[in-house]
Amino acid sequence: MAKTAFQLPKGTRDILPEEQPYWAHLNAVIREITDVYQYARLDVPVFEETALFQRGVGEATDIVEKEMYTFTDKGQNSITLRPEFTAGVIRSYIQNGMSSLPTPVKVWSTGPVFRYERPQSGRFRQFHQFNAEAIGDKDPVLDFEIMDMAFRLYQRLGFQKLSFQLNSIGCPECRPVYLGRLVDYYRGHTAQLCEDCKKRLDKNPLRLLDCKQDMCQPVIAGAPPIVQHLCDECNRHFKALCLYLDSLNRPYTLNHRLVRGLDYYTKTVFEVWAEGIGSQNAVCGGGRYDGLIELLGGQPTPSVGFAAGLERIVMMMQQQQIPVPGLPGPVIYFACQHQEAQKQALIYLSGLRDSGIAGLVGLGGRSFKAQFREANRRQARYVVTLGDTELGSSSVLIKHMETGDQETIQGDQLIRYITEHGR
RNA sequence: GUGGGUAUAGCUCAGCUUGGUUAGAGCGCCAGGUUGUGGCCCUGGAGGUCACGGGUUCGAGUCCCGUUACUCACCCCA
Repeated sequence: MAKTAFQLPKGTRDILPEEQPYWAHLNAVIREITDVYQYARLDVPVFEETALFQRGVGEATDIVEKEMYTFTDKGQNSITLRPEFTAGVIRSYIQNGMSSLPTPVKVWSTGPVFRYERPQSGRFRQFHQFNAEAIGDKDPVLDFEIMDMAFRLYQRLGFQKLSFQLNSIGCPECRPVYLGRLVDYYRGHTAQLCEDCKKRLDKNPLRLLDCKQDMCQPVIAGAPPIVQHLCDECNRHFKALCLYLDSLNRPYTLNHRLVRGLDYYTKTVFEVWAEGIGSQNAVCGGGRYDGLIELLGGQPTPSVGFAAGLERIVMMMQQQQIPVPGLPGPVIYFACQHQEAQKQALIYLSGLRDSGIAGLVGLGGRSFKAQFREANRRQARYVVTLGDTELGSSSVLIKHMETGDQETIQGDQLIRYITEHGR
């Protein structure tokens, strides 16, 4: 029989104990932020019927065209692992009649999402997102709030070198008019375009603007900015959002090339870019999607939201050396001479654990020296030595590892001793 | 899907150019350095089909070919 060591699937990763403090801190900050902004947690399934994502994310997107984990289950249903949160959240909003809740409905989610891509630095096939949506109103105050929540998240984590990129891509009223002008402009420059852009011209002209090929840059530079072609409503909306951002001194960069990859966006789109975590620098993306809920079978309902990539945030935390609370070591470690001592240690430990005090017992066959070494490496605050001497007098010899002081006390005074001398 | 890079101990890597007896280091792990005690230091031990499969050669971790995996990047995104 061949010895095959199992390897984790491509694009997945283990989050090892040593990395967990970053995640614990990040999740604590997320909870704090969502609480402050009054967003309620909503958990949706990791998989949904395939058609939800096909329609909700958009047939023409890379996600739907080539990145979905889709399979047929035993009931012959086409199932897809969620490639993002929004479609599932909106499905839940409609299915659970949340339109009858006070408007707007503000919910957040977190968990793994899945995209079949070639992994690289900062990109995985299974990764985690923090997602928030404000559903039910078109007020630009909500656009601001969503961006502000992202801003505060990163600020609270202590990040430097972030930039907020902002654009408006209009609505079904004004975007077609703009796209007409954009296409007209591009028709005059087809000779200077890359192959992809020649296709985009017919298929998805908005994407012409975020092409990164060198040869296309001069053409993009001369293209008409969409923000100058917004309808009155979109223009007022965008101006109001900028006003709020300016008033609160939230830094942002207007980027008329930012168009985003998902089909459902209207008006506001934004991303947050980081430095120093590889070439995949988007740590957060979001915007408004006023047409999505109707598209998925609900009443016409405006909505705005964002998603942040947690792996990329953790990478930034490590790269920028953001301090995070570590895992606490045991308060007490019992170094035992023999099995009889171990038995007594288990009795003491049970009482300590009842009081919420963390402790460990040294395992058999090891010398006191070895047990002290382990206690030290595990950063135990106290070590109790249990041998014949202590067992004979119902006492314990307790040592404070930091100072090196040790004294003998009665066993039934352990909890009191620890309480008085600190954990 | 398309490119580049890398594969030797649990981890980080030497060794390859100039093939040659039992394949190394640091860290980590385990155990010791007499009488029941950590951190520093010293000693010892466990742990490797040198990614896999072919080829050249008297002889391959080392040279050649192929495969696979990992990784970075492109497209696109978190």
